[in-house]
Amino acid sequence: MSAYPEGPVPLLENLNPEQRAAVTLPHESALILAGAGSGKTRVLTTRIVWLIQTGQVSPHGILAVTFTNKAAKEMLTRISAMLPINTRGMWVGTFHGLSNRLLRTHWREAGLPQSFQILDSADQLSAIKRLMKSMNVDTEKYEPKKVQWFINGNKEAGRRARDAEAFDEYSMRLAELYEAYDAQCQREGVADFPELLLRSYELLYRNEPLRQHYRDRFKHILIDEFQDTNTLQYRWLKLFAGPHTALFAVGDDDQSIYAFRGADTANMAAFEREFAHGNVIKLEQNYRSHGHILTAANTLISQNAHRLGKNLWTAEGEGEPIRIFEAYSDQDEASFVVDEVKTLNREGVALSDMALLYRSNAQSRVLEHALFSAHVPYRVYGGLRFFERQEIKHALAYLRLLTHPEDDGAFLRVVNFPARGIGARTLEQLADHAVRAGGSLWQAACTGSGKVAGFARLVEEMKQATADLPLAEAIDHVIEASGLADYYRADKEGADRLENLNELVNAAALFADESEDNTLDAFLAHAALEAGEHQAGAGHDALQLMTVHAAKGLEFHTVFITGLEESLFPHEQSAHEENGLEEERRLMYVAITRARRRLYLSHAQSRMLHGQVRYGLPSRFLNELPEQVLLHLNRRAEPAYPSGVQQAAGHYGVAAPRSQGNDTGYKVGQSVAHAKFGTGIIIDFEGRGPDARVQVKFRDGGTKWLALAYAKLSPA
DNA sequence: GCGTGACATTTTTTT
DNA sequence: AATGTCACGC
Repeated sequence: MSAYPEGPVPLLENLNPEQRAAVTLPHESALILAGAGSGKTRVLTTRIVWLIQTGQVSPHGILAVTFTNKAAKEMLTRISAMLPINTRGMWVGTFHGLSNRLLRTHWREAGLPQSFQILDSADQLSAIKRLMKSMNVDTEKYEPKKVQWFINGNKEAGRRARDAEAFDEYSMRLAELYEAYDAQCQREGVADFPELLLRSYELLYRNEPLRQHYRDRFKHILIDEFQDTNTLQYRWLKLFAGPHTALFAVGDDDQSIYAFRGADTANMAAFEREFAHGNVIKLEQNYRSHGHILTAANTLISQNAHRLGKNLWTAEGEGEPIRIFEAYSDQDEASFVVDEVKTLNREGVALSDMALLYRSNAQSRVLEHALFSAHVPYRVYGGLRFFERQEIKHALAYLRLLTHPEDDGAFLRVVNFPARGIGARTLEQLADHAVRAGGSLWQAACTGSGKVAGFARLVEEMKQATADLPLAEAIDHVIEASGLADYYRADKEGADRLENLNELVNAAALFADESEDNTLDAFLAHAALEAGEHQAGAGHDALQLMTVHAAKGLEFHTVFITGLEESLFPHEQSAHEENGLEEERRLMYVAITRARRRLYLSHAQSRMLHGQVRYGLPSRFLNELPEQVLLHLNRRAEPAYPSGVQQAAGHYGVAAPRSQGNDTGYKVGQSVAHAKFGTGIIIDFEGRGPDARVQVKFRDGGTKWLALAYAKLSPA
């Protein structure tokens, strides 16, 4: 490493004291509690650059871990912008990407075939279904999804089948399935996502020389979004960390929103205890949002009991108040958003600098419809990713067969697609043959005759024909020769799919160009690990639509958080989960802190959900915000129904039309207050005159029938 | 073997 | 409302 400048390094000039302290920490482990908008990524990348620039470590000695490919890419881009040297020796990537890298290098020691394939979640689920079928397991009693959940949950906790907690008949059966599933994967030479981590963990755990090698190599390990680590990931990190490794963990416990898939904030406390030893730096200055927005976020999150504690502040002014809008219905809410977006856009806020957030994907439909009719360009994030599309998966399955014909999953996916007259019956027989011969379906097909053998010949031919072709051309050939292209050409709705297949060829060309390893295997791993940015739309100025989860890490001038109703946000499911409500509150915190300048919170009195009208109370989170930073855009007195039509509701507020009217002055959907039970919403009505009773769903969750003649209700 | 219609199901998501 | 899964009949 060349000489480095003495004295003040320009690199550090624009950092605040805490950021600078974090960046220039000596060679020891530390925990950085970085609040939303406090410059977390900047600190992380600047530290890497600083370490290298000051000659403390070579790129070779750095391991930086993120959760998403996007974050990894961003980090690399920023580093190379600051540092004119090549970053090749550095290990920067996702947990899964790095595990994959390790396993590809040491496949033999890890007990994997050199060309092992990666199963994504959907592949994994179908592998489980296939296994359960072959074992004659009742899928009513053991839902494949649950089995998958059990397997992954255990893997993510670092437990193999024999270590899985099994105490009753049911869980013991699950553990058996887990064991059989792992055996099947091993037989077929495939690894699911958690397997990548567990396998590389076990590899280093058992292989002392290898462990020593990596421990000596990595002087600095830096981890982004540490609050999202699960048990296995934390253990994985510990294995890489030798006595001379400094761990630099950056995270925000208040933004932990992935507990539902195993993330454990307890890792932060454990890390502080085991590594940081009190070496904790809090980044609390927020550079993103104006004061009122931060006040709202702080007040909200302070109502969580389980926190490490942190309070964001800003040097900016208070800014605008937070706008609250109560809509009659989801459609009303949507048209409100459309109007505001249009106005703001006219005033100069770029559409792409505005985000429309919701708790669950199903909510986007109404919003999209309204935006579409109003000709407001928008872009929806999430949904199906490129490499998850069926045509792409089909093409990839053919490609897998070329390098790894033992992959029964790939075989089954395309053996009869496009249709070749190979049905369930034939395949059952083939599976029988395979089991008896102790081989794969492919082997059985090769020794067989008829249509199945024809398929085997087809694959063989493709293999021959593509052997000497560059990656992209090989893929192009397979798409044609397999009959996929013809199939979609014949399908009148296949145009998009054809285009995607074309895109796949382009992606392969790009991959071959950029990557050092341009083999088909490498490309397949890439496809599984990086599901790919949902296509295009970039460059166009469009309103951003996404779930709150998807918004994490992003920021916008204006943010709309919609559907703030009880049971939607917080989601009703969260009530059944331990600490579920706190996670929902963190989710709300994340949503609020996305906004730089302007924040809208809206809720609707009625909403179409699962094809039925539901009535919801305003979210409790709205009540948890300090009134002085709020601006109520409206307080509507009359709820929205077609007049004269009564709506009855079930347990939760599902409406069914009823013909009778009433003369009491109360209506279904109306908010009312009760002296003892508090406020609630009328969800059903029966009887007339002195017998009239209403069913009220109260804020605390209870539902009661009340006789209007006795109960002292008042409109609220 | 394949296409059709009845039926259930419905959070959040990355890898 | 919309989507996927499954059983049934041709």
